[in-house]
Amino acid sequence: MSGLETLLSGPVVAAARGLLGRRLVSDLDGDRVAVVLTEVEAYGGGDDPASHAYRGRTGRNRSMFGAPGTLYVYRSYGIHWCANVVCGPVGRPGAVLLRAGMVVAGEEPARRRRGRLNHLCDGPGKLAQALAITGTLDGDSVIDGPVRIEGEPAPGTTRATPRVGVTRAAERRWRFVLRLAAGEGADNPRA
DNA sequence: ATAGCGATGTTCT
DNA sequence: GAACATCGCTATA
Repeated sequence: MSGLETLLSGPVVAAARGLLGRRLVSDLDGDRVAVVLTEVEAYGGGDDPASHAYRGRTGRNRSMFGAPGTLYVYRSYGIHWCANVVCGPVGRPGAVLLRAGMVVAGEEPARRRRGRLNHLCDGPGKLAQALAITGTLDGDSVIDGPVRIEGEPAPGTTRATPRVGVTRAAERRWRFVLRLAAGEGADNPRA
């Protein structure tokens, strides 16, 4: 088992921190777009009132109950797609929402998909759109699927804050933002 | 820079 | 019928 798989099999909060700074690579529709993850949020299972899995399995959240490394893609506010990586021991639901990143490859196709030149990945819906992640990828693996996590984390400092747009369990500081040690990060004002 | 608002699928009350 | 792990447009400063 690889280091990444070990990380994703661990507790979801630790997995979230460990995913920061890693490359998320999308090979879809003949284009490659890659980002370094700069903002993530952890969501648990029956112990986390803010989680989609809090009340058990539904049609939407079923992939949250799958193996670590599974993509959980859901529609947000009926409009946008949001991408998560399932984390935690098998059989225990949990996932890390990929909220923002810095584009490090494929800026051209990312801009085309977003229909603008900046703000390509500074939000979960924007990140999914830039990487062409939609509901058809729900249930795929980030270990060997068309959307993958690759390499080791880029160095930086992490800070923890409350999760965004969450009212229940609002005291949990399960959002993690990375300030890269080097590089611009011009497209990620939140970092 | 910040505030208000409309769009709308899935889940919950 | 209402809430929600959001975004981009418009208006105002």
